[in-house]
Amino acid sequence: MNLRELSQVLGLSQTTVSRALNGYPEVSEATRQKVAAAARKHNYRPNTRAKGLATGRAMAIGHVIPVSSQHEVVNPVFADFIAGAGEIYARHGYDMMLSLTGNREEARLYRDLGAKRSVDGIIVHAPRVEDDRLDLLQDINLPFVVHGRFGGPTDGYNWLDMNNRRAFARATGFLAELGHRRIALINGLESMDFAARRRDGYLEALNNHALSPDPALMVSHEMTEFNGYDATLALLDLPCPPTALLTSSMISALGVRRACHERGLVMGRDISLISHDDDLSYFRNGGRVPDFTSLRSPVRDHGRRAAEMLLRVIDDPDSTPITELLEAELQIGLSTGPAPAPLRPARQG
Amino acid sequence: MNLRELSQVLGLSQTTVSRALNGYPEVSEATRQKVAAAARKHNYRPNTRAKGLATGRAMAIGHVIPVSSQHEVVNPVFADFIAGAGEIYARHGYDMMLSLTGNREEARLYRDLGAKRSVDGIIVHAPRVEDDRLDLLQDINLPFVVHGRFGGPTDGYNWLDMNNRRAFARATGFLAELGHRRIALINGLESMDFAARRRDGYLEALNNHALSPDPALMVSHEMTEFNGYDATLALLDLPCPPTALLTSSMISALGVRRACHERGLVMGRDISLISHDDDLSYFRNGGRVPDFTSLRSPVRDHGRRAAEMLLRVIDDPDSTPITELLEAELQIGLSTGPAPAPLRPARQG
DNA sequence: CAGGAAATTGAAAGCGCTTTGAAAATCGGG
DNA sequence: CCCGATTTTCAAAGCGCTTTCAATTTCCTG
Repeated sequence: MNLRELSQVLGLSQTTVSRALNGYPEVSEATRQKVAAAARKHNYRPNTRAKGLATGRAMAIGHVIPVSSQHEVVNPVFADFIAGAGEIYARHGYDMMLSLTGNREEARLYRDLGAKRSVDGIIVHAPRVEDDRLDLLQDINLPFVVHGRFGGPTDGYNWLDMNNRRAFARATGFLAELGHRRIALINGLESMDFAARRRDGYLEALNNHALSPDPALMVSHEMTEFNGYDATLALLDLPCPPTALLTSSMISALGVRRACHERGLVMGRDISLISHDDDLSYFRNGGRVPDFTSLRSPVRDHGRRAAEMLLRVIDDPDSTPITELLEAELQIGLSTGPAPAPLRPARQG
Repeated sequence: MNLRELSQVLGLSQTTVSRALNGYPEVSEATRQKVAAAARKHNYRPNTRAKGLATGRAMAIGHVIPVSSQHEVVNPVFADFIAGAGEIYARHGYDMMLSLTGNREEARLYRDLGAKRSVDGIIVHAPRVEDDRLDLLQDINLPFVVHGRFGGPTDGYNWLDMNNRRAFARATGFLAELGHRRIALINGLESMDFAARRRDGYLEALNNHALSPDPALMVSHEMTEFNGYDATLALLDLPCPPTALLTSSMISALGVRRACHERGLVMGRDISLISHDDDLSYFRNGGRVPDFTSLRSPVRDHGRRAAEMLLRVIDDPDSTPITELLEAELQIGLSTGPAPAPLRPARQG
């Protein structure tokens, strides 16, 4: 059933039917009712493509998800981010289009999106420290919002990010104040911007507490359970092992915990751990009292906010760039405690 | 740059340019070259909506992902499934459209997809035992492929599933043959078809080994690490605890392992575990020798196959239903061993 | 070199919708 | 009851592409 057929059924012109359905004021209430009833009865929905062609709007948002070519890995945070964004799109009648791409064809994909006009805007995921996408994006003529930030200047485009630097400085400082002097960082891939900022925050806090960074305590990997486990074992095998760990994801934190248990260490007593926590639906952090002390920053909420931001930008393309910096919440759980005795934290100061 | 402009630049008709770009034979090689060069130079891509309107094809596939309204949970297997499907779509020039929906608006969403014609076919996720979607899907006129099967008759529609029943029968049998008599099942939500079939396979194998099922050993939950942990602790607290466990997901298996460690049980010696393993990129099962004995069935591969199947159906809509039943591979790892002595397995038979 | 066949190009209609500009119907006031 | 103002409706153009059918050009053969 298309518009022509529907209007024939009603004995009205396409114009009137279209207007009635789209809420234009110049159609009488009586006919509007009739039209609405007929549309419902015949299960009429305007053809997306035709509508898009006529209005110049696709009513769709593109998400470009880089698939790390190294390990062909799909980050589970996308699932939650997209769930959040999807809520907003649904509410505003937008569809969500997903493109997965390796680094190779990335440029072509963005140009395609720009030229094919199948979406009204895009959300850019997983910005890297060195990333040539910014120029590209500014070149193709499509509104976009970045989840995170690119390395380099952070103005001139729309982004939504959490304050990775401050969060990790905060957590590191918290551990230092508990008397820990050897604090390890189990980070994500530091070619990713978020991981680089976390490292910077970590280093900044070490510096503020007069602790000198030790490269042996800083590792950077894809954030899997397995990597968290491996990294922790290696760290514990060090001649002078850390007494506290900082990890970039709940998933690696699971591996950290496993390694610690395996070595007979009790978390919060023998060793302390703070994890970043994206609040993924499949990895809730304990119940009332969280298992892990964590930096909480629900990625699903990021999805919602980024989507709202993009829709705003689409409605007003010439607005000055919007940015939103979210603070993570330091949530004290069971996995942190004062540095164990051998370090004699009481002696200091 | 659109087709009209491009053809004006070239001094050719739109017809010829369109034909040249789409590889029709009735255009001379010379002009084809010229057209291709100009298109490249001006970065021309046909407008998706216009092309779709003219051809009647959206060149897009819809994925409808139910969001479990109970806990607002997005299953991480979707990420990998979609990565697999996305590969195939990209290769064939299709886009991927995602819709997330709670059970409430499900029916309306499918009807929308059918009527709006914004996709050429859909992949249906997470079929339930009781599921009214089959009628709905047959009603709206769109090709579809189900990942999994609905409860009830399994013919008359296209699906791709793993042999859940046989896999779990196999694993249960394997444990029974190791002498285990108290085998617990930590299943996913048994309102889901896959989980119901797994339970059936488990029961079938128990029966074949003359073991009577014990409701206290069968639990059914959302498959999170936390639930796996909780369930295992509860099972171990039973007056007569299980000596072997079967779990429906690597993620819950992580929780199972944690609970076991916490109770000082060594996996493969004091207690055995077989996990289903979707081979998710963030939860690889150990290295050369897998940590867990597991039923391996890579969901990313399912995604690829389901996508290929759907494209085939779209090309030939009147074909008889295609179905594909994949067998999981039982992969022996370190988490299984003979039942511990107290049960005296040697006595039997 | 004529003439028909084959190869190549083009004009125009159509896909299903929105929207402009014009026409028809209705209304209110003298 | 008539006329201008206001509502309400409609015909037709246009969005950017494909495709049918017709026109033109090129080629080959006798």
